[in-house]
This record gives sequence, structure tokens and C-alpha cells, in this order.
Amino acid sequence: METLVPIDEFARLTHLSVRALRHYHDVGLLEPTQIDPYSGYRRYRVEQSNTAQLIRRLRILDMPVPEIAALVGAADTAVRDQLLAGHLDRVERTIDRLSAVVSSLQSLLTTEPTPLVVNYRLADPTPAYAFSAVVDRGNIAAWCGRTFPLLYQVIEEVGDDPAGPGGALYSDDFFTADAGEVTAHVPVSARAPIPHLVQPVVLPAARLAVTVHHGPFSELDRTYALLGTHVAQHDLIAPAPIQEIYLLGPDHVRRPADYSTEVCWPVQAPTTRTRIASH
Amino acid sequence: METLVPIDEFARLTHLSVRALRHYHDVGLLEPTQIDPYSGYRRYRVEQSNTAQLIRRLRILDMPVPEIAALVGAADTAVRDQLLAGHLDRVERTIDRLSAVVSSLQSLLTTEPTPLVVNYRLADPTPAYAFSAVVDRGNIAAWCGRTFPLLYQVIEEVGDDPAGPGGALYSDDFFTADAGEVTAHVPVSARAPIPHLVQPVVLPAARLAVTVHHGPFSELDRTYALLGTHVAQHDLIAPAPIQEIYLLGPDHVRRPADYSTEVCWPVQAPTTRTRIASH
DNA sequence: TTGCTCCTCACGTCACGTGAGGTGGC
DNA sequence: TTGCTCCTCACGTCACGTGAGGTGGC
Repeated sequence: METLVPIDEFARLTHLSVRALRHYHDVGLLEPTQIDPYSGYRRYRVEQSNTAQLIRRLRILDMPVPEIAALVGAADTAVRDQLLAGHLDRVERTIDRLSAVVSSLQSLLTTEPTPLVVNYRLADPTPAYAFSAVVDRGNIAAWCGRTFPLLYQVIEEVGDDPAGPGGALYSDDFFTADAGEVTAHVPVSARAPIPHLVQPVVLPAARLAVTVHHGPFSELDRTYALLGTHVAQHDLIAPAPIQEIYLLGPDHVRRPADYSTEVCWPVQAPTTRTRIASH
Repeated sequence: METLVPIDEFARLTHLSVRALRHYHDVGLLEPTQIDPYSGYRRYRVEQSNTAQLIRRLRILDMPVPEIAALVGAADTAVRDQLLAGHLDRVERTIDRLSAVVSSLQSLLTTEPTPLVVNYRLADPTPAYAFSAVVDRGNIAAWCGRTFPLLYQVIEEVGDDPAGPGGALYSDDFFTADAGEVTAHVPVSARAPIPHLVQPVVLPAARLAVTVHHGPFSELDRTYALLGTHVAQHDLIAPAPIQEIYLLGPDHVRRPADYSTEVCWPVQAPTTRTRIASH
């Protein structure tokens, strides 16, 4: 026998609010079995509480409603499990990130910042293999994690060798709009024929204010603030992307605490005018 | 010397987007040091990046903007630390909840539900001490954690003794609107003079469909679905609050997996009509 | 028959993001 | 002087929550 219950009873069965149930109906995530054509009253089969339990848990884990719809509507169990595993992975990373930020906060409030050591250098034009894309700031770690192996693989395939650590150029938009062009690159000694996607490029010459950041990437903003402050006080900023060079990264060491990253801030060559102004 | 930078440079220093910085200005969280009266251009002191780093971390931890404003504006360090500790505690609980839901999902998709055992009983009118409030569903654990110790303390103070495990009545709104009246109560054998706040009451007689839920409270929805389904199929639902009785709860055992909770669903006495209908 | 349940708009919330359209600064 | 930066509305997003105002069902 099919047992139908009205919406408030279904809310008690499932611990979903009446408003949420109506919303899930509107967006097609969980449709009532029966809708009275005159009154519009929704009726749910009690068995639908199984789906509701799944939905409720996925919403607690912040899975977006359209993704949940794809998951619960998946005919194939393998597809369902894949969508689920993908999201559980994201939840895992969220948990890790929250824990990291908690300790980051504690160190921000208790420890003195390491004294800043800034070097200036003129970077020569550098041949490299590069790959560019518009990347969301939230995806940068995953994007780098995919891109650098690709670069190293291509370099090996064309019979070339890396001539130094990899790096990346970050457009202003990446910082000011939370998404922008990023160019990952690995320098090489010689150049070989063009493979698909990955482009041989020559990184332009630049005058750079450089410091080394020690520790996880999530703490890079502290070094950016120190170096950026130094540059704002002593230099004229050049309109060029900031560059990071991964001296010791995920490819070299296991613990983020052991990472070493050069942060390179483009500056203009000092002119007579600025020299006078700095007196 | 005071070094001022325009908004896009400050965005690069702080890893906050230009839009976010403008928003923080609008809501008074992080005000530019200087605003050009003609053009409206914002200028930030480079030292403000310290505050920005704090704000950015608190936002990653989902602290609401008004709370962050209170925290960074707190003159007193003790106040600041207290607000911070309070939120870090919430983050900790969020992490625990996410982890719990992940494993809950896995068991939901793999394990068979335990077979449902339903008993019917007529509850007699029961004297008890009770405390009522309108509670958000998200706060129910914390509210019970504060309220039951209060009840037991009052009962001890008036020289009475608990006559059974504590329980709570949940109004429909609690389930259908995610917030509603909850009455926590502890039965007693005799009645003493009225203390403040905590009221001696008599829980009304009721006909209840009862089952026992084993495990953490976060899994209660599964038992609600099973019991609610049973009741919808076999009984007429009575317009009364659902009752939970905490046979083994946080006061008795340490691990949520060891909790035992009676779920009591009010039903109407069978009438001739329903008896005929059930044939 | 009277409450009570359930309904549909329409708008609000939170922390920004997204254009549109325009002006000041180097 | 020309781009480029920065500005202000106004509206969009996401997943519902919050009334307002009204009708059907027991």
C-alpha cells in the first residue's frame, strides 16, 4: 500500500523544514508524489524519506543542490559513487584547511613576523615551457598540482631538461578579482619543437624585488604584505605580474611547513626623480 | 613616513579582492585611511595589511562580518581573545560535525537499517520539573547541555529526586520550521514549592508509539523516518509534540555511539472506523 | 461551521560578484 | 592627450527564511 503524508508530517519524518521541502520541489530536487490539482497540497510517499536522508546529509556537507540532484538522479551506481567520492574529498580538504587556518590564526596573533630580507635582481630573458589559464584563487593548488606534472612530462618527452625550479606568473586580476590569468612555467636550457597546449616561451627580463617565503602556501599573504610594504615604501611598482618560484614545493618535500617559495615583485629601475624623492 | 597605496595594490598586499575591500569599507569593517574628496579614490596605509590578514583568516573560518568588526575593534585584548576563542570553538564543532556526517553518509549507503521494534504505551500524567524555550534546531545540543544540569540542580536544591530519565517535548515547529518550542523535563516523585524559571508541571497523559534509537543524536532522523513511516501506515497521528526520552545520554555515557534514546510518537486511540479501515 | 493546514507570491538575508556606465590620475 | 585605474549604482547569486494574504480539508 502506498502511504502518503502531507508536507508537515513529511518534515517531521525527514527533519527537513517545510520551506526547504517546498524549495526542493521548486528546483526539482525532491518532487512530491502527488499534488492536489485544486488545492496544490503536496503529498509525499513515506519511502521518499530515504532520499530525503541522503539529501539532508549532503546539504550539511554543503554540496550544491544541482550536484545533489545529479547524484540522487544518477541511474548508475558507479556515477553516484563517483560524485559522492568527489565531494567527500572536497569536504576532507575543507576540514584540513579549517584546521590549518585555526593554527595560522594562533601564530598570527602570537609570533613575531620573521625579519624581511629583500634582494633585488635583474632577471634575464629565460626560455621556458609554459601553460596559461584563467584560474580561480580557490582552485590554484589543484591547478598547479595538475599543471606542473604536465610541464615536466612534456619537457621529458621532447628530450629537454629543466634548467631550474618551476614558477608561476600571477596577473593582477588573480589578486584583485579572486580569479585571473596564471602562467605556470619551467625553465629549460634549449628549445624543442612546439608540443600541443604547452608552449615554449621566453619569460621577459624584469627587475624584481625578491624574498623567500618559508612555510605553507596558505601563509603567503604574510610575506606578500611584508614584501609589498617594503616595495611600496622603497620602489616604484612596475606594471607586471608577480612571480612565484617554487624552490621547495610539493614535488620536493612532503610537509607544507618545509616549502620554500621565492616571491618576486616587479619594480621599476630607479630614476633620477625617485632618487631625489627618497632623500 | 606614512605609505599609502591604492586599492588594487592593497588587494595584492592582502590577498583580499577589490570588491571585498570595497564591501568591508561599506559595512565599516576596514576603512581606508584616506578618501579623495573629488574622485572617491580609496587609499590604504600599508600597515593596515595586519588587520586585513586577521580579517581574511576569520572570514575563511566563516565568522560573520559584524562579529569580526567587534573583534578587530575591541579595545580590550581580553575581549578580543574571548570572541576569538568562542569562534574557534564553533569551528572545532563544525569540523567534528562534518566528520560525523561523512561517516554517517557511508553507513547510510552501505548498512541495512536495523529492524524497527515499536511498542505502544499509555503514558500516565507525570509530575516533572520542566523548562521551556524556543530553540533553533542547530542549537539544540548546546541548549540541552545547559538545561538538563540546571534541572537536576534545581531538583536537588528543593530536596526532590528524579523518578526516571529526563526527556524533551518537541513542538511541530521545531521540525517543520527548524525552530520551535522545546520543553526539557525530568520526572519527580513528589512536588515541592515553585523555584524560579524551572516550573513543576504535569506531563499530560498520552498514547505513544515508542521505539528506541541507538547511537548519536545526529542519526535520529533515520529512526524518525522508520517510526514515522510505521505510524503513518498503522495509526492516526495525534496533534501533540513528539517526545524524546534520554535513557542513556551525555550524562550517562561518554561515546555518542552508546546513546539510547526513546522516540515517542503521539497517536490517537484506535476507533471503530480505523479498525475497520485496517482490515 | 470553525480553526487549522497548506498554498502562492514577493521580498529579505549574507557576503560579496557582475556588469553598466562614467570620471579622475599619471 | 590617451589609456588605465578607480568610482558608484543596480542587480545577480545561493539556499532557503520571512511575512502577507488567501483558500482548501477535516
